Amino acid sequence: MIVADKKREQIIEGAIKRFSHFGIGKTTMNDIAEDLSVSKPSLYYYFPDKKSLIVGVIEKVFTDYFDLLKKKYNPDDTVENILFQTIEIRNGFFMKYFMLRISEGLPDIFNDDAMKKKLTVLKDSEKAFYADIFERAQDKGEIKHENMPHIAELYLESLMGLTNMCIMELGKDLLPDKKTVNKMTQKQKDLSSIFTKGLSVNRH
Amino acid sequence: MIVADKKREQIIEGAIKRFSHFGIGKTTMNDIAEDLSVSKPSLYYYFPDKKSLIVGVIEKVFTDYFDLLKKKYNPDDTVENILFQTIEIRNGFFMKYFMLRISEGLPDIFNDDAMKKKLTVLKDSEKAFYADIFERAQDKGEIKHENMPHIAELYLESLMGLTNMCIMELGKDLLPDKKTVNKMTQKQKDLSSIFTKGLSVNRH
DNA sequence: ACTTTGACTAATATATTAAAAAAGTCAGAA
DNA sequence: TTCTGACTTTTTTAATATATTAGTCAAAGT
Repeated sequence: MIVADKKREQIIEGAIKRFSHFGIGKTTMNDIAEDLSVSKPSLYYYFPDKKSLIVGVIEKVFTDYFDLLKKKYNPDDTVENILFQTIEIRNGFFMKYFMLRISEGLPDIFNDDAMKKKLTVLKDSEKAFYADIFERAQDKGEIKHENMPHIAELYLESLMGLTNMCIMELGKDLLPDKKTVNKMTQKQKDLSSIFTKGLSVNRH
Repeated sequence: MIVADKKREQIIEGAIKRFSHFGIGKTTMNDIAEDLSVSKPSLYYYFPDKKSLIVGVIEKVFTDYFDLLKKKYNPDDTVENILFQTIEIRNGFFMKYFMLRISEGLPDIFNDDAMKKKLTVLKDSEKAFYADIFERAQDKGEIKHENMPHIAELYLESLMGLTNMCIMELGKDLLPDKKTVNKMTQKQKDLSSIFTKGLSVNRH
């Protein structure tokens, strides 16, 4: 069992390497098998189909992302600094795994039930993480709002919206360079500063 | 001269009707000519090519948009209310002319120089409008920031980002329904409230 | 001169099919 | 239980024919 899980992990890691370099669409199951020096049916022994492997990859990347978020998370810091830190990590993963964008992968991958379900779960996890940040800040008396989960969702969607704006400015199928991401990061930080101040408790 | 301009306007309005109902890609020059009961070469007498006509259409829609913005703009109102009003108008046009999305039109329309130039000009106009709102609010002492044009741009991009997020949730080639737009509008208003509060001058 | 048109050509998109590549399977070996 | 060579099925890609649409032009109407 534990050996089988290890092999599964190895396959996922091999797939991540290919996916994040060439994209999902340009990676075949044969490519992955050859990289790992195993046969294709071996892959299919661990994953019933390519979609399942993709789901596994997405899951793994998000897990790494959340792990790093939690590791770097210092509740004693100010909300603003926590958000800054979080943005840096988020955009780090954004750049590193940009090629993973599922929209560029298999055509109807969004219609896949397992994928939709997984993405919903992961998105909700991220929302929950942000809600937690905001709620702790409220407990500390830094900010105040009746509906923090709602506000966390709004904040996260605004961040993601800014990310999309930056991708769109980049012409199609062009990788985001460091300069573009830095500009984007700055915008997200600026928004975060205004956002936290907008929720802040005025002392008087 | 003035007659020729009138004809030009008629063609543009005819094109808008077709474009906003069927989309740019599904509308042929013949369709437009037939609607207006003129021949195709007549169209080409007023517009050198389809792209020019599209540019004319985009220009006209934006002009209408800006006219309405300015008409409804009441400088004596609070920033927050001005932004609310502006969001309503913006999203009204967004819905009405959703089919006009150029990304769904001719394939390489973004590579067209005249189009890029026109879009840049129009985007800058909108930015300037928002910058004006924020700067007047600063003059009135409602809000404060060293670089208002920068903040206006950030605000506008955040709004547009939220719009994109809502489009993306809608599956491809699906029109945004009233409910979806209302939800989006609410998010934009929520953000606007927090945003203005984040820029507000604390009295003490 | 300014505007319009029918009849045309050139470019582009769509539909069709054939070939290639990739996904996925299976009987059996390690 | 895990793995593989050889296989079938499905999906992409490439090539080509067909149909639509963009765009032109010489000539006619105003």
